[in-house]
Amino acid sequence: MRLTERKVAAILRQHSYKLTPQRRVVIQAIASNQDHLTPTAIYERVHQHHPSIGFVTIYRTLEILAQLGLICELHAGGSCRSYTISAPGHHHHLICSNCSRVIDFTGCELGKVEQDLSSKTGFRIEGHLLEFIGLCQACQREAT
Amino acid sequence: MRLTERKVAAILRQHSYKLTPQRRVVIQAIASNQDHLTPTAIYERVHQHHPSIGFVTIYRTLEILAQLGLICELHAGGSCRSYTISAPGHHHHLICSNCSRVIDFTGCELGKVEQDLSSKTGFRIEGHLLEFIGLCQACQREAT
DNA sequence: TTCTAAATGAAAAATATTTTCATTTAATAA
DNA sequence: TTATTAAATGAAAATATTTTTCATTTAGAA
Repeated sequence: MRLTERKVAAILRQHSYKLTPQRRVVIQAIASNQDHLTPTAIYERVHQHHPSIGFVTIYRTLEILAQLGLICELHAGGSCRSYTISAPGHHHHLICSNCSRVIDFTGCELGKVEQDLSSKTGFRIEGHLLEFIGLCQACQREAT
Repeated sequence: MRLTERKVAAILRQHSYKLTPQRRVVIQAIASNQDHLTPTAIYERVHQHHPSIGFVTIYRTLEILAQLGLICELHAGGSCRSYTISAPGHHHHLICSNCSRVIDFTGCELGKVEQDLSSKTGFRIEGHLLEFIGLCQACQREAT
């Protein structure tokens, strides 16, 4: 279950960040769709209805949201810096390579792989990055 | 088993790319160590001994090597565009978050997860991105 | 050794990101 | 409500990254 705008706003406030109209708008842009968006794409969306908002504010807001885990940074979808709204708990993403739609999923089943890796290499493993990429149903049809 | 400089050079030639001294040097920079390197880091290394080599050549060479699957692009290690020498077959990477050392591994065991995902979402899955990040033994000791 | 398509380097252009700083404002406290 | 203040904003400049362009050079085939 993805985080709602309301929830993101509440968490921002809990961490004593101010809830400015600009931040609301950025959060809304990200939370109100299923896609992943680059900073530039977010800027463009937001700018249409709020022309006074600056690029710097986008970047600053993204940094805060990412740091609090309220948005996730994706890598497999072409751009290396592309964001989607987060969800509670450990989860990963399935991304449509055509339309950028993002589906969350849980249950990555990597515990055993991680243990094996750790014992074989001596690494203390801190985390992992997992994304699946593919074509969603709509885009499969479209591709004929 | 990682690709050797010799092997990378041979594959380049097989695809009728010219084996220029500049390309050799870039390949060597990447193949001769265990780390992942950004284009800038590669440029700096290469530039020390070959000051005439240009940034553009680095980028162009990286693009070719990546396209042929001779180098892998990593994401979890901080930079979003960082390369390490490839290995034959399906494999993934374990990265030290402190020293950038990269360990390859096989057996990601994601077939079942992929099938589940595919049947639940209707996606035609094209691939996945998997990286583990952690601290290697040397860096664990160093961190006391 | 010659030839030619491919590759190179330098410079400029385009794009992306961060820093700086004067001004504005959200949210607390009075 | 209003005053206060630390935090946030926007604009501009600085920096970093990546791509394009083009005249010159060169690897490798003939």
